[in-house]
Amino acid sequence: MDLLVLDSLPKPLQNGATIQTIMAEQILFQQGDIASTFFVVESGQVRLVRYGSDDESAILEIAEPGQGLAEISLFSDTYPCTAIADVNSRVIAYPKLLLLQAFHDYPDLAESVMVMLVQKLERVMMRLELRDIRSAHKRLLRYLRFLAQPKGQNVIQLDRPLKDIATELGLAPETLSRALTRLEREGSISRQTRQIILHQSSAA
Amino acid sequence: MDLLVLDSLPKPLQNGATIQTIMAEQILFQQGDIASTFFVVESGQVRLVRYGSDDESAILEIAEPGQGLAEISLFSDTYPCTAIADVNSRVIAYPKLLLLQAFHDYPDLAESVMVMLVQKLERVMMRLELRDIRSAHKRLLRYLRFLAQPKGQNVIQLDRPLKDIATELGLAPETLSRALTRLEREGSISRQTRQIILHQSSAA
DNA sequence: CGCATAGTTGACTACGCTCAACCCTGGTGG
DNA sequence: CCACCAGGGTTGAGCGTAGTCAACTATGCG
Repeated sequence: MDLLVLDSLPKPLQNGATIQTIMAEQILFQQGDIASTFFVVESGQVRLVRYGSDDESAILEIAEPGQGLAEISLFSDTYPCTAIADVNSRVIAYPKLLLLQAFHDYPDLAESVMVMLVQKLERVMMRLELRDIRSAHKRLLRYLRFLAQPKGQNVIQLDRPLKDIATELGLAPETLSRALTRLEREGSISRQTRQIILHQSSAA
Repeated sequence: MDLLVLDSLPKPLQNGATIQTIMAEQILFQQGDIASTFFVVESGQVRLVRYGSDDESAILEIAEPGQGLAEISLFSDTYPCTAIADVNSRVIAYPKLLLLQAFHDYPDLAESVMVMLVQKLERVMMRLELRDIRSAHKRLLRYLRFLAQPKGQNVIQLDRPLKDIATELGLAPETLSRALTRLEREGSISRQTRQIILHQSSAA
């Protein structure tokens, strides 16, 4: 992406920003901590978890390379959630105050961050829109269309386990599996192993 | 809010920005239109609708005063959805290019917009988090806690019909009603007409 | 050659949706 | 002032569909 690449940063920020490596299951920051640093995933995968009052917990997001972590913390005193590495990962750490200051001096940087925010917003709204679709197979179909859209292609390569996709869609893995077979049976898609071909849209 | 108040805008933007009044059910912009203007709701209520390929439609959001409309359009060529007024409303219209330009010259403005984006992101992520809670009464309870949080109070005044809240929660009105009575029966809340008192948290 | 994990299939359960009737409030007009 | 009406809200009955638990298969890795 065009975002926050270390080399292209203004000097003062470059000096302040550091790269941290974190091991799988290691905690990067914890819900309630003072938010003095803003992180962007450089490689690996970090999950954000929120712990509720009564022992409940919710996975807010799985952040992949290029994604920021808890952007709310940019304008909030404390982190609203806990960040835990899923696998060994690397993150870029920006001192928050330095970053906010840099927005004033380097408008392009501010714009980069705005683009990042808007993209994340778009992604989250997509997920929210999907959740409004109750039936599993229709939800899945819409999701596949979303995936196909940017590429303009109707062949989709799934890079991650179906299990993960299921949780992103808010479905049980079994349900996702059945939804896939159903779409296949109805002729909306074909698939082999991890590749899905999207047929022309016809009402499900 | 501290956002984009007309009077406090830098001069060039003030000259370019205008206020538009729109009647109920009037369309402000349409999905696919060239996105040359960015709108912020000044008064009233505007809903954003996305139309899918097969006659399906989804309400993405109900924007209230202070909220921006389809911020994705800031960095996108076309609007990804249609904006329709729910009631007679007023919106502030910013020429997009002028606004983007102003970000470079007026860092505080850029920061205001970033705050707006982050707030919207927060709100959308809250809704998304809620959707991960399957059982209606637990979802409702979490929602009420969210509402109570900022005020620090545990008395909640519902300003809009339960029907609307139901759709925001992704529930049928009947289900919400039942969930309310259930929480009341279990002692988690008390309520009279449109006022809800949140009792101390105990696992549901 | 197993072992662990992902994926699939089956049977059962549970919970939210739908449809329908009913209550209750507020507003309007006779 | 009361009768009527409309809308939101509540309650009931039945259905559908996704979740859950379980067994089984397939795949990849040591």
